[in-house]
Amino acid sequence: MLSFQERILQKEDSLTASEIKIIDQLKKHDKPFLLSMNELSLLSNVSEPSIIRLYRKLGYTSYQELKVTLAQELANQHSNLAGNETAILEEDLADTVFTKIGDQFSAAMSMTREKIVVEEMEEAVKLIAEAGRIFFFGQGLSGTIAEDGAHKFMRIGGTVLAEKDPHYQAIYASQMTENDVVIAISHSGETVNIIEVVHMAKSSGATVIMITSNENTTLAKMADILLLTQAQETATRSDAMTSRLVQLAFLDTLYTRVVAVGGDTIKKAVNKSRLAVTKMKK
Amino acid sequence: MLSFQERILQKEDSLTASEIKIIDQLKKHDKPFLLSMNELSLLSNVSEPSIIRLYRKLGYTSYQELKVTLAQELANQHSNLAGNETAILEEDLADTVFTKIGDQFSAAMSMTREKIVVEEMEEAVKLIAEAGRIFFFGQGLSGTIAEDGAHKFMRIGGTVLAEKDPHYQAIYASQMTENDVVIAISHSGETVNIIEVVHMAKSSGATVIMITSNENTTLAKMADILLLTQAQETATRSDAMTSRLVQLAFLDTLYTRVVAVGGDTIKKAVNKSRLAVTKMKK
DNA sequence: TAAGTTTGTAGTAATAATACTACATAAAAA
DNA sequence: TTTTTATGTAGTATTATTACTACAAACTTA
Repeated sequence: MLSFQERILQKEDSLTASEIKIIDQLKKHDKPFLLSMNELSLLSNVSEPSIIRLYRKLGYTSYQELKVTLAQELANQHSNLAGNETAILEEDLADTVFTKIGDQFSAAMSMTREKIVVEEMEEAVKLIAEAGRIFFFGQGLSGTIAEDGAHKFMRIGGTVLAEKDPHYQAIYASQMTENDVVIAISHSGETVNIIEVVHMAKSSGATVIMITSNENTTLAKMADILLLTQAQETATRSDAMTSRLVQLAFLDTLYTRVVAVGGDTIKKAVNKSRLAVTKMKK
Repeated sequence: MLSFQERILQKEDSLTASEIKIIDQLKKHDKPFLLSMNELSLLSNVSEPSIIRLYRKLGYTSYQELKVTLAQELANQHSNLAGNETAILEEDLADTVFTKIGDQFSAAMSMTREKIVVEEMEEAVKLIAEAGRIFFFGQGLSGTIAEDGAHKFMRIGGTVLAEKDPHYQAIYASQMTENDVVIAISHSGETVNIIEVVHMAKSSGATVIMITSNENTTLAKMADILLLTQAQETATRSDAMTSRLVQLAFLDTLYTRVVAVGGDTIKKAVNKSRLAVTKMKK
């Protein structure tokens, strides 16, 4: 079943002025499914027959059908709010900024979610669960994400390491084996040092899981498994911030899955770590 | 205007069997506003007059009014999804886990947002913008958040430092002045080392901005400014992961605001940093 | 059992919503 | 200018929806 938006795109070229008016109203209205044809015609300054002509053109057999479809889609769309409306302005106070950051993140999550290939992610999970050693590589802000990842995965008990220094990264990479997994993080996908290190790691036989925000980049292409974050650029706030949150969500997802599919060994290790941390806090 | 739920609670005691059936159907249905009286009566195995009797009892003057109210409320409810429905299950595959993590984060953001006192956050912004030095203190996972914060704030040009080691933290704390700001991060609010260090920092005259998830804790009470994250505990996934994302959003918010209110000096510094990073990537 | 309450049936009125048509007019393209 | 296209008006048929009523049946409770 085609969505309202898709149907419009399909007929985009043949849409007439009043049809566009109707569509605008439907999009603008926050509860379009409650509108009767009459109300809609008044709102859009258009005659009722024009509405009928439109929904027929779009392939609906009745006005009801259009409304039901719309209600359906609104329920889903609600989560991925439009990016433009959530642009952060200089005059926004902290609470507004905070809300908008949340909205932008939600939008980015939806966009990213759409591109996820489950099989690939589950393959990554399997690789990590069975890996000899796990290395997290990143630089700058991506370096802190790498550390965050390492922190989490340390709990499953294997050898887990985060390294931000390119020289050390290189040393590790040169000594890897087929059992090792590298989780490399680079927002741009073109971080020179990481490219080099990933290259070395692959030469050593290690598998590379790449987390990045840009698809057509050197690093994205080198990846054995690619986890791609999507985000909408906004004027005031670099999308890097949003992407970083999505990247963390990726790591959380991987971790959650590794624990879920992991055998008793992993589950016991996680419990032990939990106890250890609790003890420290006391 | 009373909500549907409130109206029901009000009349709870006088509701009859068939009225309860109707309410159940309305609640169960995901698009109740699309139901006609006839459809609803069939679904709930109840006569149409019973429906009329019900909406009158609840104080609506027409069936339409009930539907509009319901549509309104559903639209709102949708954003703050119930925590239970988004619980991550062991059998959920990666894409589902990812989506649920996003939902949990959104819910946590809404809950946190509700408790934000703008004035306090803006006060924090002012303190940071005018601070002599800024110290980010955290341990474990909170340590990586501290580093993340430092990374961002380094760009505004002042002296910014993240420290995860308690001993170094202590040394810094002992040498602080009234111009210094500590941003301390502790999920639990009871991290022993951080308590000590915050204590020392306060003795030295520094201002302490505390980011934590638990309100009635030692650290929350010691804070000059408290930024409290809210999250719903779920069975499978520790709320720590969600809180951490919210904490990052807090830091993003502070940073965005500091740049916004900051004078030319800060803006120039941010631009310089941006150039520096771009250069490195090439 | 008797009184009261709840609910359904059935019939109906009033209205609103949808769908359709034919024609007229306005605007745009040839 | 002519033709085509887009749109609106007006009138109307059809159906769906809402709203109401009175009465009967079923069920509860005293």
